[in-house]
Formats: sequence, structure tokens, C-alpha cells
Amino acid sequence: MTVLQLRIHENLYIKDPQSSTLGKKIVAEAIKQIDLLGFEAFTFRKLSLAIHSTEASIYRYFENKHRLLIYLITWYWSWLEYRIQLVTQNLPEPTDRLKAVLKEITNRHQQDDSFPDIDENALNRIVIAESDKTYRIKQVDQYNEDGLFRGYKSLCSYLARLISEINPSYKYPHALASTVLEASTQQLFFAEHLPSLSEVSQSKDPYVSNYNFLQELIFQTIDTSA
Amino acid sequence: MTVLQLRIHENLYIKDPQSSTLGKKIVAEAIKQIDLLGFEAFTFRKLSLAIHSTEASIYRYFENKHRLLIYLITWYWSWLEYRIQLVTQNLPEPTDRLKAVLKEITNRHQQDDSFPDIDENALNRIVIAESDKTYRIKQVDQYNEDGLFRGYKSLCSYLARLISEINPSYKYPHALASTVLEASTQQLFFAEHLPSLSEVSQSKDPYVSNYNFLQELIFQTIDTSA
DNA sequence: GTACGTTGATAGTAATACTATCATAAATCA
DNA sequence: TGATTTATGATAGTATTACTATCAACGTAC
Repeated sequence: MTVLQLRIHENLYIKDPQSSTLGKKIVAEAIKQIDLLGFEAFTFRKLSLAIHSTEASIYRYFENKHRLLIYLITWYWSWLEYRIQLVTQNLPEPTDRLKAVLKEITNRHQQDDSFPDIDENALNRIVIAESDKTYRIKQVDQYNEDGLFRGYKSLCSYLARLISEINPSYKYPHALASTVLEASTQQLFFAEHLPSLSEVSQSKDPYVSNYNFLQELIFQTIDTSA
Repeated sequence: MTVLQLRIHENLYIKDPQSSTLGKKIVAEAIKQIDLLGFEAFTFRKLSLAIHSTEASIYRYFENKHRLLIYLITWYWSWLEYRIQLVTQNLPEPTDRLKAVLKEITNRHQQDDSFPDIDENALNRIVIAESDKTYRIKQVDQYNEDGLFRGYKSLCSYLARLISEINPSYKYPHALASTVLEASTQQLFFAEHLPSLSEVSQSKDPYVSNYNFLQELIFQTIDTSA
């Protein structure tokens, strides 16, 4: 299988971690540790010890641990968009495309051999647990200006365009798209940790149940027959 | 106007801040500072300086700043539920009740004279900016066991019951309730900081636009005519 | 073979999130 | 009134974090 690389916005790193062995080790181990410890308890010191490197070296790749998190989450959204393109290529009907997109978004992902350095499954868990932390910060406006959220915004506007294609008169395609995207991870988080907030928790396969919930939500909302 | 008090889960504080002058000052100033600085930059040291007290004294009320945040956000959800009860009292039709509830949830709140110590407007901004931080933590399961999220869960299940009343066959009342509750603050956050993620940002009054978006979302989703 | 770029080693700093101890003033109770 | 809790303040101290700075060593490229 061909090994691929995703282009990640250059403001997210100081030195491209995909360009060196150490960079790849930093990213791979960061995914492991954030998944395991949670973002708060994760530190560059722990990371440096695990890969037998130093804090100073890691700082040469990432300005701080928060930018590293945004880098990882952005990588995930970009990867999702790439997979969505693959999956929707041969679907002429926008309705089918939307369903396929939702399937992909709510999928419990396995290792993607096109990107051998990244553990997509662990990254998926990180997205579920930590993705909000990318933008729920005081500096959100500055970060946004610097283009750090383009990965997420790109995916969201793709979804919004698809919604508009199906129902051009629907007034809130972007709001619906962002709501569904957010809910897609939120409901899984609730299912695991605050089960009384979502029926998804009672299902044998929460991922499938999540898909059903969101599919109904989106199609009912933009349904023109009403 | 009668001055009221909300009962907040006792695990959220060490000593009830509503029981003393210092306690009230801590809460009032914390709201000001978190609103102004954001939760990350907010510290007990800054807070203690502002109210001419000491860190040690604040620690006698709250175990740490995170629990103080949960206390504030819980206060807000409980207050919302209290207001919702007022507003829905005389509405026999569940459809009218749901609309009134949504109006209340999406309202840009003003000072409530029944609670003179709390700046509801600032607290509303804190909820929009920081509410996720209450539960997006590694200790979420322990916190949940300790009952720290009952305020939010109570509001969510109220909404879910209302949804079920309108459409008893709808399969995801809690998931829809939590999605709408989350979206109600999220969309306002996006409108202000990441406007391309929501049409709500383009409206003259984002609060009204947010209401319209959510109202349509919820009623279309549980509509039985389809 | 030299120059440059990458990494490692080490040290240091300001701030944070606490914990502990003791003194003092005020409120409570007998 | 006097004794005793109780609440707060004052002060000090600690481990950890999130960096920044400097210099040495190593390998590669020209």
C-alpha cells in the first residue's frame, strides 16, 4: 500500500514533524500518551523521557503542547476529509453521499495502512475526549486568524455544501453541519462517561446507534416534504 | 423582590459559599475574573488579591478552581431550570412548553433580582465559553459518581421528558436534548469566534437566530407527520 | 575537511496549585 | 462575664509545569 502524507497548516509546527525520525516519534508517542493520560496530565517532559529525547528537542518541533494537540486533531479532520473523498467519489446522488459521509464521520476507525506512523484508533479517542480543547481558549481569535482551525472548518463547510445541495432553501447549513460534527463526538463521550445524557449508551454498538441518531436528525431537519 | 437561594450539590464545595460574606465575595469575584481572563488564566491567587483575602481562605471554600467552575456552571443550569419552571407553569400544551423552554435556554439573560449576588449575564458568557471544561477531564467518571453533574443532567432529562411527551415514539429523546443543549451554547461561541461555522453569526441578533435554528431542528426531528 | 544543521545535556526561571502552621478577631454559649 | 469554638489572615514552603538559554557532540553535504 502506498504511504501517504497529509499537508498540515505550517503555523501548527515550528519544524515539520513529518520531516524527520524524531518528529515522527514525537507525534506517535504524543498520541499514545494523550490517549492514555489525558491532555492535562500529558507533558513534554513525560513525552521526552518516553522517546529518550529532551524537552528542548521537542520544543524545536512544537511551540507548546496545545499546538501539538491542535496539530493532531487537525490531522484527524484532514484524514477524515481525505477518506470522505475516497468514499463519495462514485456516488452521484447527494443523499447517498451525505449518508456515506455520516458513516465515515461516525465510524470506529481502524488502522489506516496509508499512514503507518499514526494510530488512527487512538487518535479517534483523543478527538472524542479532547477536540473541544483546541478552540475553547482565550486566544481563539488569534489562533483562528493564524489559520489553525482550517482543517475543521474545511470539513464543516464540505458537510454544509452537501446539505445545501440536498435542500437549497435550508437556512442553516453550516450551523447544522457544525452541530452534527460536534454531536458525533459528544454523544460517544456521553455514552461512555455520562450515559444518562444519551440513548446511544444503551445500544450494543454505540457507533451504529450514533449514526442512526445523527442520520435521522439531519435528514428530518432538512426534509422538504413538511 | 424576594431574595432566593439555589441548593447546589454539597460535594461541589467544602464550606457553602452562600453561608458567609467571604463566600459570596469569592463567588461574585470569580464570575468577574473567569469572564474576563478565561478559566486558564484565572487563579486563586489573583482572586484572593482582588477581594483582599488569601489563597488559604479560598481553599477553605473550594477544593480547587475546577470545582469552583463546576459550582458556577451548576448554579447556572439550576437557575435555568428554576426559570423554566416559572415560565412553563401555565402552559398546558407540551408544544408551547417546549418552545418556552427553548426560548429560555437561548435567551440573553439579564440580571435576575431574585439572586442579587450573581451576575447572570457574565455567568451566561462563562457557560458559553467554558461549560465543556466541567466534564472534559480525565476524572469525569469519579466526578459523575460524586454527583457533580446532577444540575446539567436534571435539565437535560427535563428536556428529554418534554420531547417524549410530544412524540412518545421518538427513540433518542436524551440524545436530542443533550445535543440541543450543547448546541445552544456552542453556536453562540461559533458566532462570536468562528463565524464560518454557523449562520447564526450573520444575524443581527444571534440569540434569536440561535433560537430559530434550534426550534426548527428539534421540531423537525421529532415531527411525526413524515 | 570544513561548515552547517540537528539533537542532546544541562541549567535556570517564573508561575501555579496546592499544604501547613500559627496568630488573631469575632461570634457563640454556659 | 469568661471560655471556647469558628472564621479568617499572615506567612512560609513544596513539587511541578512550561518554558528559555547555552554549549557541546555528532553526522551529513558540499
